[in-house]
Amino acid sequence: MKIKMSDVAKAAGVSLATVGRVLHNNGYVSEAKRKEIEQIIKETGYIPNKIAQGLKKSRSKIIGHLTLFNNNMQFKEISSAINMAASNSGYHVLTMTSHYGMGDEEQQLNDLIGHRVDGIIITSYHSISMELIGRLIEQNIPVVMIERTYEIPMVDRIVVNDHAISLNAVRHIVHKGHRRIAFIGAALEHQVETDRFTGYIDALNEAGIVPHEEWVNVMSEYSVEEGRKAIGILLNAKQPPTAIFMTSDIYACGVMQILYERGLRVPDDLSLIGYDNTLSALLSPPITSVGLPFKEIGEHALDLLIRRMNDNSALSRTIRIDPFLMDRHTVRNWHSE
Amino acid sequence: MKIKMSDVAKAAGVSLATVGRVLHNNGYVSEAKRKEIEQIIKETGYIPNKIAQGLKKSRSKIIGHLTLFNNNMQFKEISSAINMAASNSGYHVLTMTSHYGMGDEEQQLNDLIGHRVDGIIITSYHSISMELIGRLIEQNIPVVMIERTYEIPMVDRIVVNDHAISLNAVRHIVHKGHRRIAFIGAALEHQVETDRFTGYIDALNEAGIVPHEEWVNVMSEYSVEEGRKAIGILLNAKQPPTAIFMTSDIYACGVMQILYERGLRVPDDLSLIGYDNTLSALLSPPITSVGLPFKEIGEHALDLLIRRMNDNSALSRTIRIDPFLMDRHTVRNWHSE
DNA sequence: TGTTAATATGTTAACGATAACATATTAGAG
DNA sequence: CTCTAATATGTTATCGTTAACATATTAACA
Repeated sequence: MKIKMSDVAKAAGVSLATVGRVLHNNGYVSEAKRKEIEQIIKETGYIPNKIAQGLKKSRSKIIGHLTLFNNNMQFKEISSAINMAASNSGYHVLTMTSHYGMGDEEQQLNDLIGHRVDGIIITSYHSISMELIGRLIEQNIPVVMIERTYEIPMVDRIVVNDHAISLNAVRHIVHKGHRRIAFIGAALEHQVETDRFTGYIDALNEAGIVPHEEWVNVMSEYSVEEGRKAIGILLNAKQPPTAIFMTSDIYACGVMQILYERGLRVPDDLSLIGYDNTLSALLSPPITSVGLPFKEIGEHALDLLIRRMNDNSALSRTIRIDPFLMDRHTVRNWHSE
Repeated sequence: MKIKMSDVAKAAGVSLATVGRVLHNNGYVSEAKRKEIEQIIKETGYIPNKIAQGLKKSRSKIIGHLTLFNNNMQFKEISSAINMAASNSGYHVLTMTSHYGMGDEEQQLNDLIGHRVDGIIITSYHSISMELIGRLIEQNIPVVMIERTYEIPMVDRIVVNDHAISLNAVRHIVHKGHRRIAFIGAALEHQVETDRFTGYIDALNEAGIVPHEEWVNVMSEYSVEEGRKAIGILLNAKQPPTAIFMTSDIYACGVMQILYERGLRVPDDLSLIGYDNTLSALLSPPITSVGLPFKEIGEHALDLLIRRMNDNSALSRTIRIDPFLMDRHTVRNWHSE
């Protein structure tokens, strides 16, 4: 039912090799036969079987992407950027979404190995053991990690400068005169979160502000609900903050709901900065948020992967990505009383 | 570098067939050898090569999903539901995202055929020609279409009852006493949109309301910007509406921004119902929206696909999905003056 | 103690494409 | 008009796994 090379060869009265030469545009083929074979390929709609090619050439033209399931849109954006970049390079992506703390990553990596993916991109994984990564390296599978700060031999990485932009974002708040600045983040034991948090802390220190414990809210997950919970706590604090820096736009959604319910306005009553710049543009008002160049991240990830496929050197490359502050003026000037 | 069956066989001092019997748990194998082989498989971390299996068995264990790139979160949710369902059935998904009107679907389907996917799920496609679908059928590739209302032989489908729920949603508005009810939708020539629109029209007719042309806004795409544009037009109408029914939550985001800017409240000054129930819960206030059972849709799609793999009958099955109204009380009672 | 049935294991031809290695045929140089 | 090189085409082993088809050994029953 499905046309194969031998069908084309038979129809053209030539051997497999000649069809192959036409297909790959190499070797000698007479103009007449080339034309005829091309014609037959078109008529029959022959499409090369990538599975057979994969077996012969040990290249599946599929890459794996291991990512995290949660409400932080950042992960979905990165995923779609990778898909985009891959298809521009003739690859396709098998995306595996694992759930934090469920330990399903091992099975998913095994599935990817089973499918003999040509490489694996791992977004934001803390909980993948070195042993697991080691297994990939042993099998000569190129690995690129996104948002992994420490170096692993033979593993390339894309490091997002979360610390620097967080520092700048909070500095931005400080420069507007705020002194009571809160933080809302997630309790992932992950570099993404720790860098954002230390950026916040460093900006406060720099300004001679002693970080107040009741301003720091580390929530159990990314969700609107947790955002609501956090702002509830903050508004009831002895010293309520005048500005909040959040590590995900999803928190901002919850925060703004409570503000809305209480009739408080942004930034008049409270200044806000979100993170990932995905939902922030949808809110009323749209809020200032840290933007990540997703497209660039996806392209670099793919580029690193392909480079490593061709040259599996011991040194590991690092691409540093600088986020930007998408200013939507939701940090007001604050004149300290 | 990568362990294969023959390595396991050699290590165990047996033939390929015996290893195969252990792997597939069939045929006779002595208890001692079985134990030994299992041990070796574990030690060496042997993972069967799905590419070779695929070639031999003509089953790749990969399914394709063709979907649409836009801001309507509905498509992303369906996509992730399909991924979920697939992985529960031992399949993996190659997702192809095409851009409306770009005509890239043909290439993407060809890519999926090239990878010899075991089936294809097509979400929300108007612009795929019957000829293209026919090519898939000819090649014996099971196809399931989501949100395709007309029947195609050998193609199963999942039909979301957009018309009925839209009718109900607008009835809900009518029952609250509203007479001036606006519509915001997208100009996709697609069933999803036409059903939602006719549901709106039918509810108005039913209530003896003559649909006012200036209440109907058909926008060029799903976006916040188009939502803002639409509400701008509606607020300036001679007869501004008292309620709006929108075919996507993304429009609600834009609408609410303008309301916020003008100091108008929901539902006090304007009643709203969104669609897809993705962003509606994030807004301030969270708004009533038509909810789709994404998980169910994904599971049914996969179920249909797998059934057709096993029994390629001529009749095409149809699963009807009923959306629900997620009431968040953003339609107020309206007492006509 | 044969004879059959059950148990245990091995051999090999596919699956579809590729590419290394033939083998022709023709053309141009000397 | 040879002879080599360029041109044109064909044959076949291989990738890793499967499963149909051997073949061997043991057990059980008459």
